Amino acid sequence: MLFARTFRAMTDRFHERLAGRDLEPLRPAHGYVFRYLAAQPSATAVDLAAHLGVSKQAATKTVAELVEWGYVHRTPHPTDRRAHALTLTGKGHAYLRFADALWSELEEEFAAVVGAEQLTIVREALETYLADSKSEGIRPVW
Amino acid sequence: MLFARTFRAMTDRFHERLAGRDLEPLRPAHGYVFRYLAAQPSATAVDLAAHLGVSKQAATKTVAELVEWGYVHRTPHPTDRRAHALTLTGKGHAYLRFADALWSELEEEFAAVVGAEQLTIVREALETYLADSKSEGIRPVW
DNA sequence: GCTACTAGACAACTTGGTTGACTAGTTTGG
DNA sequence: CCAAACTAGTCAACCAAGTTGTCTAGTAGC
Repeated sequence: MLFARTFRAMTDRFHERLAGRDLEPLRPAHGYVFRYLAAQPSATAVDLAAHLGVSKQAATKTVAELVEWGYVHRTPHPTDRRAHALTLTGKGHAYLRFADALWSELEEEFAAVVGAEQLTIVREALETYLADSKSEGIRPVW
Repeated sequence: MLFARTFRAMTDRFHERLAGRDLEPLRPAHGYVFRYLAAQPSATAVDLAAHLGVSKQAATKTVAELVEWGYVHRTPHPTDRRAHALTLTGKGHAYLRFADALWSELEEEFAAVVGAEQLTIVREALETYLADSKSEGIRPVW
């Protein structure tokens, strides 16, 4: 499948460049966690699980890793004493900025190879298709 | 990532429809095995492993499953007595035809949503990009 | 305020891979 | 022509990333 291979090719490039600079073995799944936590102020592990389309246990495990590495901080939840509010640390935000820069670099390379107008059409087409699809979860479950 | 989500959305649809009709729990990875075996007459497990970008043990395991289900047949290799030549059975070919029909159905739906000319542009753009990328393996390794 | 629900922790298990060691057959260079 | 190096496939131990199931403590709806 063309989309699978393209996804693979892009993430391969991404991690190739990431490997040079960063320390912890951040995996693609982590990227979605960062983005979600940046967007949702006091998200909990259960919220995250729903967003990622995995069990709450799996989400908790991933969060624990990111906390250990210093990307994420767990604070008492403002209104629910069972829960923890998850937020990005400074390191977490820094990583996100770096990743964004890297993705736009890759996108520029894509544009350089296939043409800028084509990239625009590709993006619009995929967004249209996805809007029509309402697929669960984010990760390409294999 | 747009490509990951599109891939996910399409394979979700694919398996939704597959689930209705078929018996064995064929996973997306199997599709690539079928396609490879159909194209490469007396492929071995090691050939397949290289094609898929996994270890030979993993490839062997997958093949064993498909043999058990009657999709693949192992015959003595014509020139190398250590190896087995892998070929699709009638059932294997039948599945492949069915899967092809299903994919073109999905492609038509894609075209119906985003437009036929857009689909053509998307396909060409991704092929151009991939030709420029020489990424290892096929599966979106997560 | 009792009842039903929910966030998160802990544990056992499953899946789809991995690496390592080995056997039997193949290829190559002197 | 044969010994050394290599390769296909098997077996076994292990690992990573998920799963389900059960439990406790806290929350929310009448």
